[in-house]
Amino acid sequence: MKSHAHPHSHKRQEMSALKSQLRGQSRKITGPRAAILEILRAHPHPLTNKEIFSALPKGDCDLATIYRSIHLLEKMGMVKRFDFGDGTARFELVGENDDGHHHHLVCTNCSEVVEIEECFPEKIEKRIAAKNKFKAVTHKLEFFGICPECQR
Amino acid sequence: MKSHAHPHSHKRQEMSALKSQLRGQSRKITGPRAAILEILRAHPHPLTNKEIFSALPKGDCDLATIYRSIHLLEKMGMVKRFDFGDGTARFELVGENDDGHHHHLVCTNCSEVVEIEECFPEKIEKRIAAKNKFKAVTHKLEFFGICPECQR
DNA sequence: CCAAATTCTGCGAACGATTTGCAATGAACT
DNA sequence: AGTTCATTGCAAATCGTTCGCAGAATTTGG
Repeated sequence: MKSHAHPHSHKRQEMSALKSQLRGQSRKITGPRAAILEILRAHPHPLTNKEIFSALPKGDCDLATIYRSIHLLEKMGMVKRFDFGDGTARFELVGENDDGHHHHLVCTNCSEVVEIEECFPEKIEKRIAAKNKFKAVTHKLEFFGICPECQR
Repeated sequence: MKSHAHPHSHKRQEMSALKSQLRGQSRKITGPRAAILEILRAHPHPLTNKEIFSALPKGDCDLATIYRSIHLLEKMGMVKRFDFGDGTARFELVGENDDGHHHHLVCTNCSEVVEIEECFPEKIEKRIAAKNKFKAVTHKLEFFGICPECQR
């Protein structure tokens, strides 16, 4: 994953990555943008915009700004969008040397989320792409079930 | 609304399935419900509620009724919901001896949809469930790419 | 360090999808 | 046919998300 040389290096890396990427697009480094990254870093789980909003110091930033910032960060590849099928988008911070592609196992009862390492076999995906003559094929995959807690 | 008779038609099967399932729940067989099944049968593709609505003879049925009927049919297992990540639910008729579980390959450019036979390996899914002590694990899986037409 | 040039933000309105309250309508059973 | 209870139509309400715009903030050039 990331370097663990310094305790606070994650934040530092994200910040500099943010800065350099923003600079390259004549975008500005603002409080809200940094704050959102901060929240995402502190919560290694997919968060909704509203959750980010309420995690932020109260009057710090408008909900609309979060939507806009998240879009920007997503476009810059620093944040990845996930869809658990409940009509609300969730976002996770993408690691420095990571494309953010992974999946989750979600409890349909209490919404607990576990990150999953397994992925759809690349071999089969390639076969699907070839068979249908599609290019640039990716996938979205999420698992749902009942978590240990909710089984009792 | 109803029309020609086909000796071994799916339509008939769906209708009787609808009737028996509805009866068991003191639900009623109504025009809208039959009509929606009709539309779904005629279009072997995931349809949005709005698409079903416009496929229906103009004043035949309210959009809200479609939402309600689709919910019912989904709960009865006769219709399956799919999510292509564009914020609009799509629905497909489930075959008589079929649980409706399958996946799609969607063109991110023109929205063409191809049905996919491949599924996430059951073995791995079971392993994921066991490892995390989850029960009743399923998955949602959709593929996205650029279709042959849109590659030119 | 200042001022101009642009990008951002807050706020409220607008939107699209979906849901809901309620009175009127329509199936099903006797 | 009449009663009962589910269902429908219609409009209004919700929810997540986007947009327009004027003012605020950041970056750049001097």
